[in-house]
Order: sequence, then structure tokens, then C-alpha cells
Amino acid sequence: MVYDPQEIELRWQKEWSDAGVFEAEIDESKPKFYCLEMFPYPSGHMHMGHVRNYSIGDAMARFQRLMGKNVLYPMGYDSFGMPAENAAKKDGGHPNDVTHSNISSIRSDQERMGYSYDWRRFLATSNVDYYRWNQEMFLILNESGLIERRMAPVNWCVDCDTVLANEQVKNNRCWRCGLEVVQRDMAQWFVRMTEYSDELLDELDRISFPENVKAMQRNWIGRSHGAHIDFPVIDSDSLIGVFTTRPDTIFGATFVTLSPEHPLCEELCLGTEWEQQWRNLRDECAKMSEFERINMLKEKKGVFLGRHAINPMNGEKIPIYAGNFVVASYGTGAVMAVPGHDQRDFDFAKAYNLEIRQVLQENEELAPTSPPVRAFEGYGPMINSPVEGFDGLSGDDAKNAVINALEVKKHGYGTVEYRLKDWLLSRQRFWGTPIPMIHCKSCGVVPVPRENLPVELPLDVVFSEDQSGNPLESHNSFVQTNCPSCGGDAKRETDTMDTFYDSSWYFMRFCDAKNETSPFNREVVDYWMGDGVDLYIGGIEHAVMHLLYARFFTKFSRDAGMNEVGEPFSRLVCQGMLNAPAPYCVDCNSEYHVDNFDLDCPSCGKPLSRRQAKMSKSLGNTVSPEEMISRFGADTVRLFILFGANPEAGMEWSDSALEANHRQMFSLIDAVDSAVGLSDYPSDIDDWLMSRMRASQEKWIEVMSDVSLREGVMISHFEMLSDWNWYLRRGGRDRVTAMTFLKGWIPMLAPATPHIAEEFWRKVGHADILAKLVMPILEPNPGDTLVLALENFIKKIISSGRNLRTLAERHSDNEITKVVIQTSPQWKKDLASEAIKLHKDDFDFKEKGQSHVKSLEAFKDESTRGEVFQTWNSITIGGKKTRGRIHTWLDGEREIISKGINEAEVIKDNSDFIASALEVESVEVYVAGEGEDVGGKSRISFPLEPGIAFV
RNA sequence: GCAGGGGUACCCGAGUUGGUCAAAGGGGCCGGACUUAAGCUCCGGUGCUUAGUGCUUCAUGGGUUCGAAUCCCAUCCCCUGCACCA
Repeated sequence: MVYDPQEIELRWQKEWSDAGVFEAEIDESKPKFYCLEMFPYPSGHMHMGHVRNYSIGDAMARFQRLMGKNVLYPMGYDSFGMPAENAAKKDGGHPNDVTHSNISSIRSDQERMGYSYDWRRFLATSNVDYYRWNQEMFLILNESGLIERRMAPVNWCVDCDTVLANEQVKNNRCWRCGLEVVQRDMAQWFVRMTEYSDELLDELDRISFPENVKAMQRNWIGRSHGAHIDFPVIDSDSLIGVFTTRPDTIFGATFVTLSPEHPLCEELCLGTEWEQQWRNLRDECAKMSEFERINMLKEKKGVFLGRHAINPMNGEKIPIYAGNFVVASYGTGAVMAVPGHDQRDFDFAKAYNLEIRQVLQENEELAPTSPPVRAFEGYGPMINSPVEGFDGLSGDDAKNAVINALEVKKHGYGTVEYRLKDWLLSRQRFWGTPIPMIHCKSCGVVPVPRENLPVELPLDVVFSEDQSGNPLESHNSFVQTNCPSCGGDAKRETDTMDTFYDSSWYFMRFCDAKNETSPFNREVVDYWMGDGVDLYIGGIEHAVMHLLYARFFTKFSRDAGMNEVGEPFSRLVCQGMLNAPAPYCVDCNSEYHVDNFDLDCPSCGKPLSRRQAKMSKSLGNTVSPEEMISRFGADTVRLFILFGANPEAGMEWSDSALEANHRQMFSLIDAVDSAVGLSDYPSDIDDWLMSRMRASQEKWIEVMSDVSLREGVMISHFEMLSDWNWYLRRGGRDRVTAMTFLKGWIPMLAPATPHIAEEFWRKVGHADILAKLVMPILEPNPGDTLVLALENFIKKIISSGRNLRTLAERHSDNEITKVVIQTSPQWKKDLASEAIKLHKDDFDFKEKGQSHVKSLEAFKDESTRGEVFQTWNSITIGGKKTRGRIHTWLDGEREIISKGINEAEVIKDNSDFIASALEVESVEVYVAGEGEDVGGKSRISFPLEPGIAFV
């Protein structure tokens, strides 16, 4: 067969599409399987990361169809967002145009790969038929009390001219452009996601996410249990509320520290001699760069604010400081400082000469008099408590005792704090979903009534480079409207939504993508989303934000009665990184652009070596999918991607491996070619091939079900091919056997290489499309283990024979022409079957083996007694490093022995093959003792391990 | 610093409920068959040693065990995330 992947692949893609084989509808008679990939932002072309993501998903979708599942496998685009807006600005167009041309380009790339999407469910979040449901969801959120508008200091990126969410700020820099972020106070829209903090955290224990994702989410939610304690300020009505996880150290608090941004700071020191240094500290902290911050971490800095507070537990007067290490946004932005038991407070106290007091005992031996050199941060019994009833308590008892006392005195209470913040939803950008709210002078903020949705983005906006701010603000016909409640003049909200909002429920919309009356129908979503999306595949970069928002959305919509399920994704697979070689300097520990291959390090001048680095534009080590497809075809690229590494592992790009996978395609084609056109010619090896096929299929289904695609491909595209070649080599050439084998094998080729599999399927005479097939699951045959074991026996003889032959050549003066095989004598086999019988009943060979062998018939002959004993031992006990054979024989091997199968006969039946494999003219075989003991090998002969001599 | 994941032969990579493990599979390399030749395909070899034995190997050093790549302890190194979170 001539292999022209370009022709074959396009042809089958058209057939699939014409037949609509991937279109899924609800079918209660089948188990459903919802296979989903994180939908892409349409940025021009598909890159290799996409190829990997979708090749994994498509293989699983196709596999599950073969397994008879009703598979939902949709694709759409997360098409709102800044790149389109920026591109429009640059070229003076509209983001809508840019977006649509990008979508059609990436879609055609995906189609060229042959992914089996149900394209009828296509959606793009920037299309009004999607985002109008964003607005509807927003109204529902609002009605559920989960929307809030409040002033907030926001992270502002001057360059991108936008607000950034906390999680879009990395080390005080914009995640997109890297510019330093500044703070600005604005009225903002929030989604009160923190209402669900506990459920989002607790349910992590029950869902099948990778450990690192769970860890990141736990970390992000950051729940900690502790106490809120109010410290009254002396000569003031103000209270300093602090949050602590260590109320058991309350008596060790020797000062209070506020974050420099804390509103109380100014109040306390205003107009005093302390004011200026506080202002200095605050300003310094506000504009610290990432680099400075990291250095600052080492040095605790602070200023006294000139005032004191009262420790409510012991009435003690303690100074109030502002400190650079207190985080304004966590807890209350104020801490009680316990230098004896917190290292940061300890460092601070050392620097400012404050009292360090130990109120927990570290261990009994340690003399409490010696001045401490560090804080003891562990738990221990309370000591030195100035109030009765606390000394001696430790851990949770101590904490609870303090919390109880605080609650009695009404100076505090036990509480829980979270690191998770409400979701800042609003963006001052054009290319997003307009927030459906109206500002009326008399009625305030009024939601847009449902019947007036959608609030559409105007298409008559012209973008240009020098433009700043949100073009919606200056678009009069958009802004000017009437108040829905009083009818008076009003203005539309011009903020749009964070694009993470769009991707927070798209998986439910996919279930019912064409619904024109609601975001989705409940029954439809309950069917497809039952137990969540069955397999969700995407990048680790969405571990926190997207996945957390999506989990939140599913819970909120569940509570709003829209769906049953509370966790959207039951199994998450995060595909590993794609790496490719890049120039690397060992000394500087840095990677350079591929232009520097074989040059010297640009910074230190030493010769560059190379190493694998994440594929990236900046290193230039990317590989173009289009180029690879045009050279090798989609099937080869898919095979390489799936066989190169398991989905979650990192993967190295290798041109030679890709070429090798392409050659593998030729091997497969050759194999199928050799199978068609055979005639009826049954032989003994037919059974073996059938047994192998059954075993392979069983194993394949097992590993594929577990998304171990690499192992699956190894079976379907490598092992089964080797089996076929072995079959041919062993003289197999039966038409019926070959056809049965192909019928079982070809479907297994489809998940990874669907086009060539279809081609094969048609070639062996099936008129129907393979993609429609539900694969018949083969029942294992009771004789399989024996058949496989017998063939294995031959293989082992050949492999040890080959090894021995090279050794024999050194010892032989003459040309080797013959192999003499002496199989195990009957008495050894008898010992072996005896041991197998005993082993089945858990006989204790160590304890009773010796006395047992002495009772056996074979032991009676004194001349062979020693040999019998030795054989018995190697069967049952084994030597120092090897266990007795009884433990290592496989089921089939035990069967050969206990059924008394004649090894010599088996070898004789295959002697031609053995002779050719061992490159000898003839094979002589007999049971040891029944012929000449050539080379003294009869002693070595053992059940299943005959003595082999070359002469 | 904290958390998660790792370190396996020339390279990638499987194997981690202890024995069937000198360790799957692939790449590369070497050799053979086929072919006029190339390509493609097929077969074999790829730690050292040896008529089937023995030795040294799974980051390093200890330990448990009759027996460890696999279990325990310590150390070193790499990746990823969070980072003064009270």
C-alpha cells in the first residue's frame, strides 16, 4: 500500500463529518462519557501544546466510543480577552474581526488533526449567543446575593490600562506584560466566592485531581483556625483586632504590630513625632519591587507608633508598632507579637530591643534562665501564666482555654480565616461580557431586566494605538439608557467581566449548546454532567484560578437549582510540559535562544552545551504542528505525541523519534498488507495468535481506561505488531486467523491513529465506518494460558540457546552443526508436580519440605539421593538470591508441568523452527538419560529448562 | 522556608503491594537477512564475565530482610507551586 497521509487523512475526515459520527445525543440506554479539554484562547494557530492536549482527549474519546459509551466531546473557544483588543488597536480594526479570523484558523488546524469533536456544539464566548447567558448567570448570581459592588483598592497595570485580579499579579507584576502593578481605589464588582470557601476546600478530599493541583488549591484557599483578639488602645476608643492561630501564646505578647497600610496607623500617630517615620515606612513598602522585597524579607523593619495597647488577658500595657512584615490583606492586617514563640516577632524584637518572654515550655531539661537564641514555635505546656488555670495546658487544650476565656470576657472569639478573597469580577476593558447593570441617579444601581438581555457590545467601535481607557465609556449609544425601574435617564455600567467568568460554566453550556431560552436545560446537564465531566484535560497553569472558579460556579448553580452535580470535574489530567533542546550554559545556569547552538555563552563566554527546555517562543525551540503534519501526516504526529510520554509526564521533542514513529506507520501498513490475501492454511500457531490477541485486548482496555495512553499505544502499535511478525515467522499464514486478528486489532489502532485505522478497516472489507464501531470484548479462552506458555517455552529455548551458542563457538574447534537438547528426566518433573500440588495448599516448604521429600519414592535410591535433594530445594526453596521455582513459575508453566506435557515432543514438533533460529542444521532432542549425555548437560536439565549442547 | 513531585543503563522512559529484575518498550549505535543499490521492512546484539556461572549496577550513605530499584532513616541534587498568611 502506498502511504499518502495527506490524501488518506483528509478523505476520512470528510467521511466522518458527512456521516456525523461524532454527534452525540442523550441516550439513556448507554453509559455516558463526557470528555473535555480546556478550551483554547484562539490565538492564530494551534501549537504543539494544543496538539498534545487534544491528542490525549481525542484518543480517550475514541476509546470510550469503542467501549460503547455515549461520548460527548465538544470544542469551543475562550475568545474574549485582551490580545484581540490589543491586536485590533494595532491594526485599527475591531476585536470581533480578529477573533473570528483566529477562530477559523485554529479550527481548521484542529480539523486537520482529525479530532472527533461534535462541532455542532461549537461555541465562542465572545459571541452574543454565549455571552448573553453570562449576563443571565450574572443576574442569577445577583439574585442569590453573591454579587457585591464595593470600593476596593485594585491592582492596576498602567501599561495594559486595566485592573488585575490578585491572582493575575505575580510578585507585584502584571502576569501578562510584567510591568509593576500600582494600587488604585475604585468601585468594583465582586462575586462573593468566599461563601463557598469551606466546601471548595473540603471537597478536594473527595475528587480525583492530581495531588499538586489539590495542594495548590488548598494553599490558595488557605484556611486557618484561630482566634480574633481585640486589644484596646490606651487613651482611645479604638480596638486593634488581631488574628492569631496561636492563642496559647497570648501571655507572651509583648507588643502589637500593624501592617504599615493599616488605617489605624495614621489615626494613632497623626500629628506626633512618630508620624513621619511611619509615612516613610508605608511609602517604602508600597513601592518595593520584587527584588527589594526578597531582600527585605531578611530584615524586619518597623516603627513605633507612639501609643500603647492593653493585652486583654492580663491587662498589660504593650507598645504598638507598624512592621514591614505584616501583610495588610490577610486576617485583620494586625498581629499580636509573641517573640518568644514566633521567629519573625523574635527577629523584630531583637532589632528593636523589645522583651522576649517564654510562655510555653520547650522541654523539661532546658534551663529557662538562658537567653533564647531563637523562638520556640512548637507546642508545649503553658508556663509563667499570670492568670490561674492555664499553666500546664498545651496544644489544642491551651488554645481552647484561652479562646473560652476571651469569649467570656468578650475580648475575642474563636474564628477561621481564609486567604481566599472574593472574586474581583470587573475589568475596565472593552472585549468582555458587559456587566448587565444600570446606574440611575434616583434608583441607584439597577439590574438589567432579563427581557432586555443581551446587553450587546457595539460593533461600531474603532480601535487605535493612541487610545487609552475603555472605548465603551465614550460610546454614547451604549452608555445612554433609561432606568428600568423609574424610566429616567440612566447610564449603563461600562465595566466588562473577567474572562475567567466565561470559562467557569462553559462545560455546562456544551451539554445544551443551542439552547435559546436559558443557559442550559437542567435535565440535559444532569445527564451529561452526572458525576461531573468524566475526563478533563488541560494545563497545570489553570490549577488554581480556572478550576476554582469553575468549581465555585457549579456549586452556586446547583444551589440555584440549575443542576444536580456540585463538582464539575471528576477526573482531571494535567498534561506535562513539552520540551525541546535549547542552548544552555552550565556556569550561568541559563538557557538561550536556539540561534546560539554551538556558540559560546553570551554572558560568560564559555562554550554552550544543550539541554531540554520548555518549548517557548522566547527560546525559539518550538516545533510547528503544521509543518510536522505536512511532512508526516496527522497520524504520525499523534502517535509520536502519545507514545512519547504518558499524559502527565513531561515530554521531550525528538526529530529522530518522530521519524521512527513514521516508520512504525509503514511497519503497520506492511503487516496489514501481509495479512490480506492469505488463503486457508491453518496451523498450530493460529491458536497462539488468537490467545495473544485476547490477552492484549484485555490489558489494553485496562490501561486505556486508566488514561495510560503510552502503555496503551505500546500494546496496540508495537506489541501486537511484534506478535503478528512472530506469527508469520512461525509459519502462520491462515486467512481466517489473520482476518480475526485484524478485526480485533484494527479498532485498537483507532484511538491514536484513527485515519490509518479506518483505511485498514475498509481494506479488510468492512463497509461501515470504524468510528461507529462498538468493539466486541473478547472472552478469555480457558486454554489461553497453556497455549501462551508453550510458545513461551519455545521462545526461552531459543533465547538461551542463542546465548549458549556464542559461548559454545569459543569452545568448539569445528563448525557447529547440531544442537542436542535433553529435557528434564521424569523424576524431576514428578518432584515439580508434587511441589506444585503442595504449593496450591499453602504447604510450608521451609518447615516441612525436608521431611516430605524424604518420604517420596525418588528419595529411596541412595545413589541419586543427593541430586533429588538438590532438585527439591531449587524447586521449593531456591538459593541465596533466587526463590524456588514454585514461586516464580507462571500459571501456564505450572500447567505444562502438572499436566505432564511432553517437552521433548513439543520441541520435536518445532525443531525446524528452532534449528533455523539457532542457525544449526539439525536438532536432536530426548529426555535426559534416554540418550547419550552430550556435554554432560543432563544434570542441568530441569522442568522447562532443558540442557542444551552444541556440537 | 513550606508544600507537591522526582533522581533507573549512551538518551528517553516503564517498573516502587519486596523475590518471576541485569531491569519492559522506544531512540541511538553495532551486526545480519532482504534488495542490483538506496529506501522501506524483518531478525539479532548493546554493563563486565561465563557452555547457561560469577561480579558490579537503579542519586549518595546507612538500616530492616534469607532476599531491596522497590520498605525505613539520613544526606545531596532537580523540577513545580506558594512565599514574612500571624
